[in-house]
Parts: sequence; C-alpha cells; structure tokens
Amino acid sequence: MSSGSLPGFRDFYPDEFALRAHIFAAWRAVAHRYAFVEYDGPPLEPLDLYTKKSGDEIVGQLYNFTDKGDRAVALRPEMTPTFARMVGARANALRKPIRWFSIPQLFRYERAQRGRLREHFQLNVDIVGEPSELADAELICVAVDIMRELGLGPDDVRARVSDRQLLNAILEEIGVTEGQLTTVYAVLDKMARQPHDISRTKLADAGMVPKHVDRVMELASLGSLVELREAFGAAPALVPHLDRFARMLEHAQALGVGAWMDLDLTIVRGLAYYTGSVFELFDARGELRAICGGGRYDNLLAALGGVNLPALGFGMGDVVLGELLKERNLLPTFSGTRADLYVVGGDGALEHGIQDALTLTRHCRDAGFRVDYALNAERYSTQSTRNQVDAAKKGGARAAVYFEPGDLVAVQGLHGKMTEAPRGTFAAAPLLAGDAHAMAAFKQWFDSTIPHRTND
RNA sequence: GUGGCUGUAGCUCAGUUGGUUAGAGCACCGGUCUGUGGCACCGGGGGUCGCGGGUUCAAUUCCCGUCAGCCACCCCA
Repeated sequence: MSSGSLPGFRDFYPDEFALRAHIFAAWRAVAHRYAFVEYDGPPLEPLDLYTKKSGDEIVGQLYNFTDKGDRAVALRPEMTPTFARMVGARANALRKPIRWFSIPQLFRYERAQRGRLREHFQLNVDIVGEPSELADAELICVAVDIMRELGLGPDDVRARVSDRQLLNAILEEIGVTEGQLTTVYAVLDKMARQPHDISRTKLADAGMVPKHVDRVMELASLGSLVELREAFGAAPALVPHLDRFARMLEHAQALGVGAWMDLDLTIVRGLAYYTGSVFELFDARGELRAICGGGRYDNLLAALGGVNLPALGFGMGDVVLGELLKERNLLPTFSGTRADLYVVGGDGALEHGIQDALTLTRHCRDAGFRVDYALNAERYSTQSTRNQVDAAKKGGARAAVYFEPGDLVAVQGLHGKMTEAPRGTFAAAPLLAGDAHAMAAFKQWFDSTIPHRTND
C-alpha cells in the first residue's frame, strides 16, 4: 500500500480533521474559561535549545538537520524550552502570575506505534510566578475539566497525583540515600509495568537493605492521604509536606475535581526537572498511554530562560485523547459543518435557470446559510430532481432548495423520511431580489423548522 | 535502536494445494423507479495482490531482502 505520508505522520481527512478540531475546541474553551491566553513560537528551533540541558543523547529522538545556512536546527520536540525563552525575554514586563497556553505541533524521530507518532499536537498549559499550591490545584483542574468538556467522567479518566518534595521527604525518612534516588524513581515509575521481584532486585542492587526495599515497595499501595498519614504522619519532617499536599487536595476539591483524583506515589514523571507536584491523567481501564502529564518545575526557568520564577505546567497530546474518545463513542457529529441548503433543479427550473439559482445561492450565503450545489449547470437542468435530492441528502445537507412553478422557492428538509420532513414554500421574487425582510423571514422559518443532520 | 506478527480495491475481507482476464459487501460515479426515498433495481469506475530480487515453463501464492503497519522492549518532552 502506498502511503502518501512519512511514517508516523498523519493525513487529516475531513473525518479526522473534525476530531482534531473537536479536541482543539475543547482545549481552547476550557483554557479560556480559566483565563489562560494563547501564544505560539516557531516550529523550528536551534538544535542547541534542546541539547543544552538534556545532552546529546536526546538528539537521537530529535527531528534535526542542517539548514541551507549551515545551522543545526530541530523541529520542536516539546514546547517548554521555547516557552521558557519567551517568558525569560520579557519576564519583567509580564504581569504575574502568567497563565499561558499553546497548541504546538511537536515532532520526535523514533519508531511510531499506537498513541505515539512522530508528530502530534499537544496542549501546553503553564502558570509562572506563583509558588502556592493553589496554582497546582488550578492546573490539575484545567486538565480534568477538559476531560469533562469532552464528555468523559471520573469513571473514564483518573488523575493520579504525587509530589516530588513529599516523596523525597518520605524516602529520606525511610532511609534511602541520595545516590539511590534515581533507582528508586525508576522503580516507582515502572511499578505497574514491571514484576515486583525485578523491582526488588533493582533496589537491592542499588545497595538498599531488605527492610528499606519493603518500605519502598509499600509506597505503591498507598492510595490516599489518610493512608499516607497513617504510615508516615508521625514523622515531623513530613508534616509540612503532608499539610501542603492536603491543602492542594482541598483546593482541588473545592474547584470540583476531587472525584477524579487519586494519590499515587508511583507518579514520578520521567523528567528530572520536576520539583513539586506531579500528575498524570490515565484512562480508567489502563489500556492506553497517559493522556496528560505535568507538574511543578520551579528551577527550570532559571536554567533555560535565565529568570528565577516558580512555574508549573502540563502537556496533553491529541493522539491518545483521540483514541480514548473513539473508544468511548464520544466522536463529534458533523451537524454544524455541513451545508444548510443544497440547491437543486426542480420543476421550476425552466422559468428559473441556473443564473437565478446562483443569485438565490448568493443571497442565502450573505444571510448566513451554508449553501452547496452540484457545480454543474447542465446537471441543474437535466438531471432528475430526485437524483439531485439524493446527492444533497448523501452530502449531509439539512435541506434541498429549488424553484417551483408559480414563482416559488421550495425548501425540503432532508432529515428522516421525506414524507414526514418539513417543507415550505416562499415567494421567489423577493428572495431573488435580496429583500432583507423576506430573507430574514425565510431564515427564521428555516432555523426553527429544519433540524440539524446527525452522522449516525 | 532490538524482537515478534501482519501486508489483496478508499474500507472490511474472501481467494489462489503455483496455472487464462484476481472477487464480494460497503463506499464512490451514472441511470431507472411520479415516489414509505435513511429504499429497491440496472449499469460503471477503481487493484503492478506493499516494493525488489530468487526458484519455476508459469509467482498475488513458495524463498530471501526491503519498506510500511501493529505489538512488546527502549524511551518518554
């Protein structure tokens, strides 16, 4: 099969584009509801924007090349460095806290598989300049509210929340050494995907005594703050972290997303730059990859953008989200995007030829109708009305419109059985003349009488 | 980057123990039906059987390679 696109890249046919537009619309609607403003940056950036912090090993997954000016460049694999640069350049002039979001198309060069392509769109939502845990609650709430906006519920999607500072304090309490942290993080991250005996072996190999291994493994089963307090609440070093986490949960509760949230200490996120809260959104059945991930990265702007401001954010890709919506039958309908009127040649086509049909089309379009027709003047006068109406119906139009003898314009609804569909006739002359009152009356009748088509 | 599975029409799939011109349903295009039409019926277009090589009188079929897709690793921004 000849594929027209490069591996891991997508063609968006109208069906697929409709899904993408549906997701984008939900992203923008919720982001705007939370008073975030949209920004964007270049899709192509200097290579060193990404290698400076992460090292050369990341190049293997970058879509990079040398441009005609001998610059080492890369298609952006993530938005955060661009975001950090933009914020850093105007940090003093921007009113804090900053609430920004973007919908960049991101690229990575690696083997594509389900839910993971070489190109995808990712909503990025970031808050800069606010250290309070209320900002963390607000951010998680944006992500969860997008799920709600798309028709998903707490039974479909779970928000798993953890906190790096809390986790670090717990590990210190347990007795994990600084040098063992990386291994512990990796083991926690893979807790659900890796057999426990392998996890234990890895911890032991890092030099942990059996008792410490047991306690680390137990962390995975702590699913609530209450359990966490029972296990560690007595430790004075943990109290401020537990209290802060509790306040965040209370805020989230008040913002209406408490029912979606689970405490889960195995959420560590791959990136080293997270410094506080971390969270991921998963489908509740656990069949798909993470829908969304983010957290607090208070030191990153200083490292990337040169300004020392606390920050937090998340990224949410369109690919996994689209798959989830497909699985749950939450795909959009096309009712709002197809033609309202489809002009066909009727019994009045002899007295009102194609020119009159086009004039009518023009006035209807000016009045706000979406108008389609066959783009073939010969067919207008020769093809049977019935076949033309069939074409209109197959094309998803809400109604067919045509001239009838007696200087009339007839409108036939195309929803359901023809005999039961609404039908109306209007004097042709005023509509052809573009008479505003006649057109307004026509449109009012149409809007209140003709139902939208669905694509079931 | 590693391993496994798969590849026939736009889609879902038949089929060929190797043999003349590769099929169906849906979709698409044209038409008939003066009309329960979100039908029915008639006709039509569309395939280098992923691509390349090998074996053979003959390959879509068997073999090798390659590319692509899926899955598991790796990685996850």
